[in-house]
Amino acid sequence: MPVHVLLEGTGPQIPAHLTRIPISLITTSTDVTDKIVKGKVVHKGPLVPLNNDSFILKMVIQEEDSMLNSSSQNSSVNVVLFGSLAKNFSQSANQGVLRPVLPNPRSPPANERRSPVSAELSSAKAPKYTYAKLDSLKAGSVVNVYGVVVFFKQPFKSRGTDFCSSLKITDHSNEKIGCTIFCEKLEDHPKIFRNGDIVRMHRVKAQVFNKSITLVNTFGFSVVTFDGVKGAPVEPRTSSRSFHFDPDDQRTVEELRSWAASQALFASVTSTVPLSAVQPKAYFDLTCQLLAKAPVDTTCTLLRVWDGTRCPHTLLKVIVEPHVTEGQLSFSKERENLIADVLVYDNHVEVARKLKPGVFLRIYNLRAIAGSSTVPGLTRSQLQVDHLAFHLHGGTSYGRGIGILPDNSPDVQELKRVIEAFQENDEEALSELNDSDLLEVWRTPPESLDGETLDCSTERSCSHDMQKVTLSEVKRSGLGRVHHVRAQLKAYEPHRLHEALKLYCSKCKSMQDVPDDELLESIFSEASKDCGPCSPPPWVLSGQVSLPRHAPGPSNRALTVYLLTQLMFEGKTKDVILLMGSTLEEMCQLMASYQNIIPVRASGGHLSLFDLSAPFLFRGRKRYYGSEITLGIQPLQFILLMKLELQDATDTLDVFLWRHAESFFGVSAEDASANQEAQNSICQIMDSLCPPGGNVGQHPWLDLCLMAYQAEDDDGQTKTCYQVCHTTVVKPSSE
DNA sequence: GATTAGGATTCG
Repeated sequence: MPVHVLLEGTGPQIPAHLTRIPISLITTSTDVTDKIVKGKVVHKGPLVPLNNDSFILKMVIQEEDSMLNSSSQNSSVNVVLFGSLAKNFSQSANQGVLRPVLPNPRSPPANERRSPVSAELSSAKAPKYTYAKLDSLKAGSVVNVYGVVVFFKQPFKSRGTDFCSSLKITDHSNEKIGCTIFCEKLEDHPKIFRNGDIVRMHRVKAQVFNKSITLVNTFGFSVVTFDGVKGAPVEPRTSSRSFHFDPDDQRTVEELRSWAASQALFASVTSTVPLSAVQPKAYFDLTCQLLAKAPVDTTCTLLRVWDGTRCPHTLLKVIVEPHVTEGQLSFSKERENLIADVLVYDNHVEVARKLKPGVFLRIYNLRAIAGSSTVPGLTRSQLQVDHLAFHLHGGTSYGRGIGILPDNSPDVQELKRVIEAFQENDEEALSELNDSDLLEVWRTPPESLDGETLDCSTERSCSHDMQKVTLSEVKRSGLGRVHHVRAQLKAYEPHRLHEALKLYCSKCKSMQDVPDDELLESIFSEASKDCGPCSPPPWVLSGQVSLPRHAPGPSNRALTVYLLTQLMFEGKTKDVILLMGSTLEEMCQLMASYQNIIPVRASGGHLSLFDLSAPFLFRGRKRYYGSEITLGIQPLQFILLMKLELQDATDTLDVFLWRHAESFFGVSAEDASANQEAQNSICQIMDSLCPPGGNVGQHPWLDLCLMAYQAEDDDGQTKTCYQVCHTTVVKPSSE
């Protein structure tokens, strides 16, 4: 291949099929087939002879256009030349010479692989776009424009056939021009995420409306959007497969950024606020992740979202039917405290319908409203006065709407960091558990499960950037805490869900089994012997209740109860009772009439709690266990714990699922302890991931994130254990 | 080569 030195305006023609791309857009994944770059040789290395009579030479070329400004962009690229090309280059080129770099002749033909972004032909003959200043628009003309966004609405459905985007832009002329974009496809609309973003529009028509010029898209319309932050990478946001971008564009974007930064363009618009800084009554934009959603009625949908920060105000919680919820049904208490229930109305319901849990959103012009709102659906307590509710009212005023943020946006990257930090901290609470407990024998033989068939798989939700490895590589790698694997589930233990449920004490880091009803019955029976006369403390009043008529049992006997004096005065006689001398069954019957029941017995003439091997509190179907600490009871937490045997082509590996079990199944352990629907959900998932009696080779493949850690077994031997983390079961969509 | 909308909160 000959080397030609180009002098400006002369020299050999660049072949027409070659396209120039800016150096800043080159990444290791860029398809450089038929692409050229143009730049000055800023470094020319020596011609280095290789031992096979060949040569090698390194140089650095820099795009001249970008040398004019102080951009932080990569405008230079290292180039290694081989063989005669290196030799010819060494002889004919000098440092400081502008030259084209021709593509690698061994690259595959252009039609074999297409990069998602390829630039339009940008040789000397290509049409050069000209951009109209916003103060020079003439009615009826079709122009190309650049502008800084000072107002925008997310695309909304028009009454016609298209979605409509409404925006206002400005430029150095300070003229503010409204733009209306009609496109049938959402992806063709400008990808604007915040005021200050920079748009470049081709083929928009200037028209007069209300004595002002507005711009409307016309045939051949295209738009590219850039982040407006000074110094940020100039990355075009567009769904166009082909678009023009040259160093002039780069410069225009950077000039507009600098100019906008010096202007007070958007002093009055709503700004992005984290949940931790939300003020009641305020309108704000919320950048968040969608965790779950559920329709409330035809005009309202609940979006359960979080941004990893804690709102200082108590958040209103909306109850919806579990079977209409999409996404995780319940969360750990710590996570629940960070979740905002957002009610979206009217036109936003349709947009919300298309959102998938896990997606990152910006909700524009959200309203925080304090007070005992009468929200649709039931609230979790009758007393949610001053709890903060979030409403996205109907309409599109003030840009009200929901926008999906792409995973690579800087805002999402930041959000992921905050969320991961929370999850790591959440793990800390459980991390000091005595690991020998985990290694205890799993006694239960497998049993077959009935249930609907689902086709589940799993996906990672972590943001670790790493290659997948095989199970044998995981076993061999002594170092490194996190591994990504793809494997099948060969077996798991225990098969009985109630054996996977454990009680965990965050104070003493111990784990224990959940007592079964047989054990509880014997505890109640034993305690009922201690129900003789006792002198109750002054804060309770004693009384008697009869069991419901239809109740089976020896007779309709009356049971001794104690009511809290304070609650009596407040008329809340059904909120909580202390119950003495009942059987477990009788107590369960009384649950129909009382929200909370605390079983008590008479011990030495005094009212006392049961032994803490029984629940200290019954609430509906939920039972609360505790352990004794110096000044009272430390509540125990339900956790889920399973051992999974993974298999791939190279090996098998035992891993635990517990710290991330709740997000894995999309069910909280507490719900799994009491809620049949939650229990069914877990059983169906396990049945799908590891069908009983099936051939392991036909089990679904699972993408998993594994964390390795050291644990001591009973003999004090250190061994490496693995846990599934940051992994979620994917169920087939019900749509 | 038609039509849509044409910024401008607040029912829930």
